Amino acid sequence: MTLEQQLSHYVGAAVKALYGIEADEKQIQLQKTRAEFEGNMTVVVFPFVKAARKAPQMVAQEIGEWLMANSQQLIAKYNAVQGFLNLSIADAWWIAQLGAIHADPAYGTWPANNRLMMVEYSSPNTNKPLHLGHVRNNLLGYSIAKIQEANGWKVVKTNIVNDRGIHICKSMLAWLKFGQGETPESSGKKGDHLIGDYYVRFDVEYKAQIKQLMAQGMDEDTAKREAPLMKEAQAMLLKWEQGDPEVRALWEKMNNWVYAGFDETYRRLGVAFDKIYYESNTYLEGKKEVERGLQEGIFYRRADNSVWADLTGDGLDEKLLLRQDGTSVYMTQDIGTAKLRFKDYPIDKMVYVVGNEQEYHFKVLSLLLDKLGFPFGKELVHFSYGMVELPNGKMKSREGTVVDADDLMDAMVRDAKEIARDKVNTLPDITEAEADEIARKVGMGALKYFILKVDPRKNMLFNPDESIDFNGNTGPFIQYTYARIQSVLRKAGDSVIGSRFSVLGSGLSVIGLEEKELTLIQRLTEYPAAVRQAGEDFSPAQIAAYAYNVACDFNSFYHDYSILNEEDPAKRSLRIVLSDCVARVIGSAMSLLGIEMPERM
RNA sequence: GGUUCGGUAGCUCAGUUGGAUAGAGCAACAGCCUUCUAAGCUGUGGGUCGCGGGUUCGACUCCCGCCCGAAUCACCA
Repeated sequence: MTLEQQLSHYVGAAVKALYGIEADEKQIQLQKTRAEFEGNMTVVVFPFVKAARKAPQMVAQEIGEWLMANSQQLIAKYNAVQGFLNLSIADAWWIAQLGAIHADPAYGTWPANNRLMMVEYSSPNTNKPLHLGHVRNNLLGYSIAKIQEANGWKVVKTNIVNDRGIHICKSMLAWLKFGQGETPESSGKKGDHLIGDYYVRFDVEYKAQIKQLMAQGMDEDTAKREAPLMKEAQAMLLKWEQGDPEVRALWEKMNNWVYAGFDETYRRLGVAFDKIYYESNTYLEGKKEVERGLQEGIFYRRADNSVWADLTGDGLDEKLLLRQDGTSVYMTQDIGTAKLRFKDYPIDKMVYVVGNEQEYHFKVLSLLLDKLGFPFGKELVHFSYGMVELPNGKMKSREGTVVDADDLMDAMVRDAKEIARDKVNTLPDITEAEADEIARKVGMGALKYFILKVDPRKNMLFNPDESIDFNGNTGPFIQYTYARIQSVLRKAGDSVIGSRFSVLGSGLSVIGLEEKELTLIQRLTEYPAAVRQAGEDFSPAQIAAYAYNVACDFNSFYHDYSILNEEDPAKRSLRIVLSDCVARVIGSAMSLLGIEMPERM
């Protein structure tokens, strides 16, 4: 039973005994005591003052007295300030909690709920490399998967690769025309960057053609349509759909270059997938579903042969599902992908990690799946996150105002190495390889924490001119706290094992806790609830905030008290155990964010 | 114009279902390493919580109106 549940029970009994109130859960308001007051937990007594017909201060006093007499020593002290009853929980209770935490190797994770959640994230186009926007998506998706696993879900991480369409043809065409057979090997470029360069090249050449046509007196819209490059790209797309062997072979070759590049970026980001879907495989399935819907009268065909869904009854518009020429659109593909997924897995909950610019799309998708008879349709979750903005606005691939994912990671690790130079070199027996590994973990930790600490729903700002911090509320600050603890534990050696029994097995009540020890233990007891709340809210930011608070509490404790040099062996042991638990909770929380911990730094 | 989401310190961000004097970090300034890692700790200054009403013991939080910003309302994805 949690502390809140126990206290809630006692407070309920108190107001019943004192005032004859049958208090429900809403009325019994418990909160953590604010730092400026003495105590650990606070009861807000305002809800009872009316029925008690006494001043808030008096009510708080009376409940406090009653709890002292009837709480089986759980509550050691109390003080009443206006309508707030501050309770001090007995040291023995906290020490018992610490013992339980220390004994639980899976502390903070919840038991399996035997339900399966599929989390889709990343979802790249294969015509350009990943940028900072994708980085936010990948980090959020991966972290959410980890958080839901910690909440007892079986999670399947999935990726839908948009590997077909006109945008891919543009890169292919530009490469054919201007590439002169360039390959990742011949140029030394990563495959995704190589393809991205040709996507940009297409746009440059295309714009030049438009300009030329307009100079000849053509209006802009016509020029855009009639430019030879665009016509060629469309012809190529048609050939692709018809299965033309040459186009298909080129397509496969170039996509494989991109995949090799993506794999490297994913590996460096530390994200992974259990199952990858490709739109080239799912769009036909989507067309089949639309045809079925058409036959069953769920959708309708217009005179021009295009197929539509009428969602006006649901407060939305009419939505195109198949073009006049029978080709599919984004929505069609998503229907097909959903169908295949539910064929492949017994999914209880489907989560799409996709930017908030697509909220309308997922509203529509949810309705369409529901109309097509998929039971999961109505309950799909669009985990909608905000954009990453630069000081001068949104990132735009074609305008070159993007922060490239690979470049950014390089810069972060380089900065970490630079900052650590004087520091890490002083570590005993440090090797160049270990120093590099520390720089990698710290640089990536700074980047990941920087992104994940922000509420996912909000747009966030990234200023390329200001390097991401390594001090303060950052990933490295938390990693540093962890590394410090590991250093202490290494020096403590085997005494950790022995001490566990000497402190926690006997004489629980003889040790009085110092204030900052208690604060830390209380913080640790909040971890499971933090994991649960973060799961319910789909919020890695809450985990980040929790980990930061633990680290702050520990650093303050570490500064004020000695651990290994403490003379009282019981206290020394308790502090070692406490430090060990802090490190484990920090490590666990940060792993939910996909952030690795260095053993030294 | 309709819908959705935002607006909190100079900057970047927190702020559980309404609770005590609204918090961190960065930046600025002032201290703390003969003691377990100073990527740390302590302190100072910095606020009309966009504006105006309302609900009540109590509002950054809930309701209404307005202002500002973003996204979206495609035979793009």
